[in-house]
Amino acid sequence: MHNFSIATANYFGYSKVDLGRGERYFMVYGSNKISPVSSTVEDYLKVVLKIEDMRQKASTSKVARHLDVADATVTDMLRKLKKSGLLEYRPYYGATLTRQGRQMALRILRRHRLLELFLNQVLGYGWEQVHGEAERLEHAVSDFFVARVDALLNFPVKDPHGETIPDVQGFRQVEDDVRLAEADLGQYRIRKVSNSDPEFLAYLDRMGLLPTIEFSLQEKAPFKGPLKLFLEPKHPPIYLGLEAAKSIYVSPLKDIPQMRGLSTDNRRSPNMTVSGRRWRPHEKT
Amino acid sequence: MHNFSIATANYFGYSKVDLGRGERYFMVYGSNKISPVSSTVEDYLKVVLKIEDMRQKASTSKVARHLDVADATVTDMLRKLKKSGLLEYRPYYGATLTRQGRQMALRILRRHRLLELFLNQVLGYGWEQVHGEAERLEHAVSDFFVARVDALLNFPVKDPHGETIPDVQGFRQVEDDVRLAEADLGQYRIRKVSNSDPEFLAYLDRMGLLPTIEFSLQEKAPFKGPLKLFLEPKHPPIYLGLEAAKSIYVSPLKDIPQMRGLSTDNRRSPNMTVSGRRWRPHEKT
DNA sequence: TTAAATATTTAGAGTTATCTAATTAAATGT
DNA sequence: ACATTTAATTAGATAACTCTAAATATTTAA
Repeated sequence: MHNFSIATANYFGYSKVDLGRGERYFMVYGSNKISPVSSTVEDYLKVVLKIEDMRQKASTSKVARHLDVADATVTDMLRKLKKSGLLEYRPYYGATLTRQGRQMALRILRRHRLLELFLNQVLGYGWEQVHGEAERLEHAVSDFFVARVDALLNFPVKDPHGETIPDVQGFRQVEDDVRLAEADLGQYRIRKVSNSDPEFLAYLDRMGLLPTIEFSLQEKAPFKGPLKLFLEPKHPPIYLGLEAAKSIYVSPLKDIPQMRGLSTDNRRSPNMTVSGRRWRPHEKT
Repeated sequence: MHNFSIATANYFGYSKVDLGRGERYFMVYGSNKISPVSSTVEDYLKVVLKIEDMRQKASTSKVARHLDVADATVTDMLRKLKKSGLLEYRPYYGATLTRQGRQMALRILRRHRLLELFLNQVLGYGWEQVHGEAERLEHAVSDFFVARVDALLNFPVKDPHGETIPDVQGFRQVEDDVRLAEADLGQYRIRKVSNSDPEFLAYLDRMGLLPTIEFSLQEKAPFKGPLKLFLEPKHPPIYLGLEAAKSIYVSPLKDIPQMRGLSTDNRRSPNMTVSGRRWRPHEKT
């Protein structure tokens, strides 16, 4: 039915960095430094990566919409980034990340996700709260900080939304995209939720729909109707709108060999599952 | 000999905020927001506070030196900050913080010191490493983050250098300034080290001269010569240059009643003393 | 108390990132 | 295949923060 593969890919094609400017970057910036580019540039690169990950064309207007800036602003910036060698750009035809651009984008993505997990696990943030804070911290934190957080969290592979954390080299686990909205009836585990709207995430949290949770999809109402899910065998079902189900990615439970725990473990600490609570201090939020 | 007093002061004179712009600030910005002013402005306010704390006049050039910018830049900025009501400023006569300006400066100071302690205690930073990182994070972190860190650290009162952490209202413990350089012979405890140069701090660390450490000052060589200190009764002495001794603030051991542990405890967790190690992950730095 | 030294401000510019409005290119539908 | 719609770019500005060099005010010392 669905074809599952676990692969490793790095998006810039090299694990050694040997590319003009890129090299300078890795030479000059020690682990206690931050970034050779402005946080604005980092945001642009991140957005282009995100769009490319969705297998879409990074057009001026799409980038503008993601960043909530005017199209004209993006045109300028794309031209500038092209000049810096961070992306290819042909007027009217959109942009593509170069190896260096992708490398930088992945560095930010790694920071972002590691920080999200850190906020969730160490500071007790709810999974709907982590995005906004990480969005600012990812630009401010040093490589040293990131390395420390990585170690403190025991070198995790997934963030609180179930998204893969790229490694220091920019490699990341590639998993098949199976949206709940398009899944056949059957048993599934929630693998990730790709939506950073706090309201939406809080809603899913109330429903108990979090990464690693298993459920059974019993019915799909016709005409874009809701899905009927069972989380617990004898409990009442949950009805979920199709729109919501588009943000939820799942993996089937039965059909698939266990893959040595890759989907449930967050690397070395199985009890520190996504959204698990590690937060101590006894005070209300 | 030296007159010791522990007092509580708040620098803006009010604990309730009711001042034009200031109010807007507290109304508009929730705990998950950051600052109503740019990080540049925050830096200027912080420097003026620092200079005022040293009981000096915040002149254009002094501010410029602290921030490593041109004098002309400071002139502009001071005029701007005056217009925003954050400080008083008379051309050629320097600046003074207003209540609102001081409030904002204290907010940053609190963040800075809380973050330093956090980096030291939770992420295992050395006390010479914390300053630089905190310098960036203090502008990026939300009030919510700060509150969480505060709770995680059990509402501490001192940072890793022994500096007092202002509370949320901007109040802070005021302690007498007794520099080791000017102290008479006798028994002392190191209370704080006011110097953010990593090299210098690393040097003190190697010598074992950290806040809360007790020692005996046995000799002061004439003509600005070194001080002779004993950390442990029967161990070899340590010789410390006068310059270094100017950055070290101490409190005498015998003459003073114990003050209910204020100098050794860091609020509620006596075992979490300054520079104590809480860092777990077993990997080299 | 006036000249020299020092500190501060003014003038004129540059950089980065953003905007709106106007123009031009590309895509689309009949 | 052309006219219309949609997308992207150019033009012209603005705001925040910074600089150097020149002018001016203040302080200090003879």
